[in-house]
Amino acid sequence: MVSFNKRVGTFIFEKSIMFLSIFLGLLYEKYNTRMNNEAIAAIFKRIANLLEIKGENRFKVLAYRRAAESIHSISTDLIEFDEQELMQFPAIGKAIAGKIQELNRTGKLEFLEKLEQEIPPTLIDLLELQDIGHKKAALFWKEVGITTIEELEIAARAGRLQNLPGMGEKSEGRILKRIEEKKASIKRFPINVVFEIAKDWKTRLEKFQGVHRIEIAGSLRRILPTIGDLDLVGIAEENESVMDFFTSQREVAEILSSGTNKSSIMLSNGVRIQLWLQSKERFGSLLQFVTGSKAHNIRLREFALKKGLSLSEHGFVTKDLKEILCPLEVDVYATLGLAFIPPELREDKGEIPAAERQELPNLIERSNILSDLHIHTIWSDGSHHITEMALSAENRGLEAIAITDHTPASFKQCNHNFISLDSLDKQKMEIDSIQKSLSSPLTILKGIEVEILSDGKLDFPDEVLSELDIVLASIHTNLDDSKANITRRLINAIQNPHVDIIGHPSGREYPFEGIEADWDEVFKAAADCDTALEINSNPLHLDLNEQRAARAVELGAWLAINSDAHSSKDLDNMDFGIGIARRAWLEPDRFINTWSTGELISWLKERG
DNA sequence: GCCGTTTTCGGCCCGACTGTTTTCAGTCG
Repeated sequence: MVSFNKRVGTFIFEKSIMFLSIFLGLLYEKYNTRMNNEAIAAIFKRIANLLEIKGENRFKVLAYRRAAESIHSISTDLIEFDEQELMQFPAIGKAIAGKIQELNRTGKLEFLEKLEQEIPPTLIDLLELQDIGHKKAALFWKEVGITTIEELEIAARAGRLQNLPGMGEKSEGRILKRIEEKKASIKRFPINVVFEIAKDWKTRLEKFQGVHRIEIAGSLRRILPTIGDLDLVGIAEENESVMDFFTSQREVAEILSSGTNKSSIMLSNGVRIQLWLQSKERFGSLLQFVTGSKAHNIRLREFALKKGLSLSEHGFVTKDLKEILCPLEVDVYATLGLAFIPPELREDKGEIPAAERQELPNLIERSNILSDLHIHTIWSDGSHHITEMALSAENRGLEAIAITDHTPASFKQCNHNFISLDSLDKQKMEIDSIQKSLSSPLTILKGIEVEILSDGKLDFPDEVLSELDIVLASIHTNLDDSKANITRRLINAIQNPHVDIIGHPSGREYPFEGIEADWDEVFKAAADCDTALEINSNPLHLDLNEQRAARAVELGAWLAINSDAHSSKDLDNMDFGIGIARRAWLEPDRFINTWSTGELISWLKERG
């Protein structure tokens, strides 16, 4: 009997493996018919890491890294371009263009395959540990034969690392600590999580005696969708006491470093905070430096060198060693003859040459936004009544809002509450009554967030949609549909004359990065049909992302930035969406919710 | 390997902090 059970068990195991293989094969076919830009960028990043461990010329490493970053920010599929066209993109020269073409042609790269035979690719994982760079990784591999994090842990526990050159007991202990942290930690956090922590620490530090100023810098100031570290910069009378206060707060799990100018802590929830202090007359340089990005700072310093100036977080130094101090951030750019570059643009994507030509875009701002066209209430899964949402919108200076609750189909997969077809008339009556009772000129539009079904049809019939002021159509269900089907579903919705906006088009919900579609086709259809596409400001969505938003506008589509608020506080999420639009270099004129209510309503009516 | 207001070769950002050293290399931002 035991033997029979064992045989049955083995049989089931073997069959499971067989089906798993078939499944993985199908997955591969479904998603890997050709290389997307993200995959190509990852390959060049991988090459950079391997070359660095190998000890290759650091500028060659930098070239691959810059190419990876450049490719990451390109929204059009690279497969569309020939070698000459590829070389027009920044950081892509003849060699890398050739490699991109080989990847597109064969799905493989001989150069990488050879490199991976020389250097164990699992060494790259070691670089993800804080405090381990390429030199240490190479040392552990060459001297101890370590190729994985697991082997590193075993060696550290056995004390086999502390006698290596440059290593000691402390470094060995630190490595074990970093391995433990990696096992437990989430590396990046959604922007809103870090934003709340930042506000709290800013207030706390500003109240401390002798602190004159604390500002949020780093990737949070540049409005990246996810944040690794929180950077704070400040001015204080006496740095040491502030740093002591900073590193001795009760949530501090570990002091990563502590100095008079810079300290770094890890909170018990895994968030790392760095505090930088500087004198008042040098504060502008520090704020500029800590805001980053790294790539922007390197470019800016190279630009400064060409003008005979060495730039650091302390200010400028001329060739004859005279200092130029910058109390304000704007002074840094002005000294170089540049227009002030808003933080969201500082990614080394051409912002420095544009600032030199005084041709930076006139970026969209909060004050341009007059309406919020995606709001939920207790009629579906929101937590506040229509009245509460209307009053909160009024307090924020909005001129119009759209109430857009979920339809039943989204409930099936997402467990949302929903508004039924029968309830829709009751909701309309409630809106009419609230509208009459409002003392301000706020307009409440009757809307819906209608689900785009698997076959591309909508969850409510056309005659129902035609009687609403505004219709937002979104995908929440069957997100694992094929790329071709997703594209078809989105375009079907776009072409429906009653649909005004496509909500969070890619279905991104952190950490899920969203569905694949033929975005150029989707954007062209949206432009043809005058259907707007949303930049959803919910910090877990932030969808469209910056690359796609920029591409959609390039292809002529209208956009709308909406909060997707499920509570009155969520209306403030709008700032995150505006940040994404600014990161995409977008100006107010392509956003339908910068229009006056009158203009908006006539646009909606014209569309039917 | 890329790039050009020093343009087809020679240069490619700069400083704080740590842990190891005994003046500095490695890592990070």
